[in-house]
Order: sequence, then C-alpha cells, then structure tokens
Amino acid sequence: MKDRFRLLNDKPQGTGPVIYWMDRDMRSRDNWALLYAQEQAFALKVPLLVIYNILPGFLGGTLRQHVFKIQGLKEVYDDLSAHNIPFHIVSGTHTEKDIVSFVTDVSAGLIVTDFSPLRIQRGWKEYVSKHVSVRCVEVDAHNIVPAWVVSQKSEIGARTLRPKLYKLLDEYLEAIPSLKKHPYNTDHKAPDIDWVVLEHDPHIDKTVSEVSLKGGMSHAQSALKKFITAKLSLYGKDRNDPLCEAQSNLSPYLHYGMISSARVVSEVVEHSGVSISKLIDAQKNKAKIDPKSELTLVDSASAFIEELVVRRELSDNFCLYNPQTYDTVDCFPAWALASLRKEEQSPREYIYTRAQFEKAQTHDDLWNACQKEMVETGKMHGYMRMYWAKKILEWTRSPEDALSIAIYLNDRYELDGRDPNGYAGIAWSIGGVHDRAWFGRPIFGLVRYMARSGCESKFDVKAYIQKFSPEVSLFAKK
DNA sequence: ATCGGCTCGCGCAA
DNA sequence: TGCGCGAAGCCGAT
Repeated sequence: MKDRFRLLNDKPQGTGPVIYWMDRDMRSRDNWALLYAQEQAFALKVPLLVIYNILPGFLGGTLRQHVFKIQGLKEVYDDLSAHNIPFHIVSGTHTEKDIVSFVTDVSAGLIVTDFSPLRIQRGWKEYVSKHVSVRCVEVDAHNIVPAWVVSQKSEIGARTLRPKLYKLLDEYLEAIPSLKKHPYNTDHKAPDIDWVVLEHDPHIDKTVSEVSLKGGMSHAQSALKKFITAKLSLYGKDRNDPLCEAQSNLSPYLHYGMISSARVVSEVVEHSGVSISKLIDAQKNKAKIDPKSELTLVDSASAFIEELVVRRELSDNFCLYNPQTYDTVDCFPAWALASLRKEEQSPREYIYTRAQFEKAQTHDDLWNACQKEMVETGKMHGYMRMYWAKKILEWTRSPEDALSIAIYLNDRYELDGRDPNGYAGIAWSIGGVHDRAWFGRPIFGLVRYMARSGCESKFDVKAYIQKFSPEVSLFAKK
C-alpha cells in the first residue's frame, strides 16, 4: 500500500481501539483512510470504530445539503455495520470538542482522519491532535496523489501541476483493496439512529428547499455508470454545452466523498480500452490533434481525466497552500489584483445587491437562468459557473463584493458548495487565479472576460433560458 | 468560419 | 537571457 498518510502529532500509539474520524470522505468503499485505519487495527488486534460529527449549517449549508448528506451517511452506516464496524454519528456544534470527548470515552489507541485543505477542518484537526493523548494520523483519501506529496507549494496553474501529478499518477492508482469484516469486537456498539429525526434537525436552515438528486454511494455509482455508457463519448465535444447531457454530474458525490475519484478514473480507463498513460499522452498531445478530426472516445476520456484529476487536485493545492486567503482577494495573482484595483473607479452599467442576485433579478435573462438552475437543482453547469461568477464581478462595486456574493450563493445553493473546487473556480473567474493575463478592459482589468455573445455562438442560449424560465417558485414554502 | 492580436510571468533551454 | 505558452476568450478584420 502506497503511503498516503502523515502524522498530525508525535504522540505514542495506545492500546485501545483505532478510530477513523470520518470528515470529508463519506464512504465505506475505496476509502484509503478507512483502509489504513483497518490495517492498523489488524496489526494491533483491536476494534475499529468510525465517528462522524454532523455540524448543522456548516459554512452556510442548508436543508438540501443536509438531506443529501444524511442519505449518504445511512448507506455508510449499514455497510459498516455489515463489516462489524460501529459507526457513531453525533450531531454537535463544536466538532473538535465532540471528537476529543468521543476518543477519550472509548480510550482510543490511534486516531485516523481524512484530509481536507480547508481552514476550518484543519483547525479542528490541529485542536484534536493537541488535545488527545495518542497518535493522530491524516490520510488523503480524496486526491489520487496526496496533496502534500504532489507539490510543496502553491502552483501557478494547471500547466505546472500537471507534470508533477502525471509523474506519480500511475504509481498511486494501485488497486484498492476491499474493506474486511472486522474480527475484533467492541463494547462501543453503534447507537441506533432515528434517521427521520436526524433529517429533521431543527437547527437546519430550511429556507432553501431539498432537490431531487439523491445522495449516497449507490446513487453515485449509478451516476458513474450512466455517464460512462451514455455520455462519455460525447464529453470531448459537448461538455461546454449546458443543453447537452454530456457532463458526469458526479461533483456533488465527489465533494462529499461518496465516490472515490480513483474509482472513477479506473472505470473510465477500463471503458476507454486504453491505459491511463495513453490517456495522459492524448491530453499532452491535444494541441497536435487536428481540431477538425472526429473526437474519439479516447479524446473524450482524456479530456475528462484532465478535469476530474488535474483540475480537482489543483483546487486542493490552491486551498492547501493559500489557507488564509483562498476565499479573499488576497489569493489573486499580483498582476490581476493590481489591474482590478485600477478599474475600481470605472463606471458599472449595472450594480446589484446580493439579494437581487439571489432572486435572479438582473437585466440578463441568461444570468438569471444560471442562478435559477442552481437554486432549483442544486447544481449549475460547469461552463455556466464561469459566466455566472464573472458577471457578478461586472455588476458589483468591487472584487471583494463580487467574491463574497459568489461564495455565499455557491455555498448556500450548490450541493457541491464549500468545496476547494468552488473556491478555486470562483477565484479563477473573478481574480485570474491559475489563469493568464488577457487584454485589459474596464472593470475586469487583465482578468479574462466572458461575454453573452460568446455563449450565443457556442450554444442555444434561448433554449437554456427557456428551460429554467417557467415561473417556478424559487424558494421553499415556509 | 477563421485568424491574429491582445497581455503577463513561469519554466526551461541555451 | 530569450522564448513558448497557458483552465474553458473577445473582437474586429478578412
């Protein structure tokens, strides 16, 4: 097993049970943190317990994210029970303290957790590793190559991360073992959980309604199957057309770790019929391919791997090495921020408040359609996310206002909100992060501009607007 | 429909 | 030191 862990403290290992503190990766299959914890428990011949703390309203999350998460946790609970691994789900407002009291109560000998580059989670982990008396280990169960292994600095863009990642990818894409039925019993049985009560937690913000997409490992797996059999071959050609069903729709599942990106990669590789290194080469040689030539399945698979792996892992790199600034304008490259500052006095044709954006009340029916897609479905098409965020910059007084409005809306309405991908994507759109400088223009400075006319030439804007324009109630009934 | 210019800075070759 | 080129573009000329 390739090393994917690092120590969070230098305390000794105890003799009690091994605890996997599940946080970012809510799955029992293909989870390297859980597998590492079980491997350690086998070596020590001790029980293995899993704990998850539900923090209601985490970073602006609402009912839709909560319900999606509970659906996923239920499946994990059942699967872990079948493997004789008790899953303790607690609900509390001080995650770090709740975890410390749990591990103290069960006299844990070793704590294993999964990795997240986000500030709040890193703070919890620092607190826990300080306040317990035993060893704490962090495993990157989310990225294929652990974020701290692939690079030790904030990368300038995909082009600098890509070669580092590709050098290690093959090695880290080893076959993932199955979870075993755990042979060591514990007195700390999993408590019975009333899922209905949990779902109806009174602390959850119910002003944003549930969506139809269902959470959990099996729904994630069906979304993957559907993508591979019905959409993958179109991905190369149609992925930027919000009317074509060419996207994977996996990002909510990937965000919650309900599916492992390594699993997605291996199934895509298998279906494409060529090796991962061939897919990487196809991407590297993309420029040499005649753009007029028919895009093959291999080209599609290659483009998908680029987005699934390179850009996702770049987002983790971005948050990991800009922990204090990834959601502020201070993470913008100097050339971009300086040019945005110069443009702060240029007149804005439209200025909207956060509430106007939230209610999809701009003059631009294309922008309003993007907003409605997100509010109604919990998911905005990837291409439209760029247009959406860039227009918020265009129609607010300052980059600060734009950034905070975009992050607020993203975290509140997207099922995959509060993810490094969201912060990186918004910083790319508004602040030129991971992008190059472009021809200067009012408001945007050197940050890449996007125009509605560009959308008009790429897809059927009218049809997209139509799809989300019927006057459906945007907000849950009180 | 297609092309070139716009703009900055990193990584690498020389 | 110089050169190539980049996370998804725009615009005007042809």
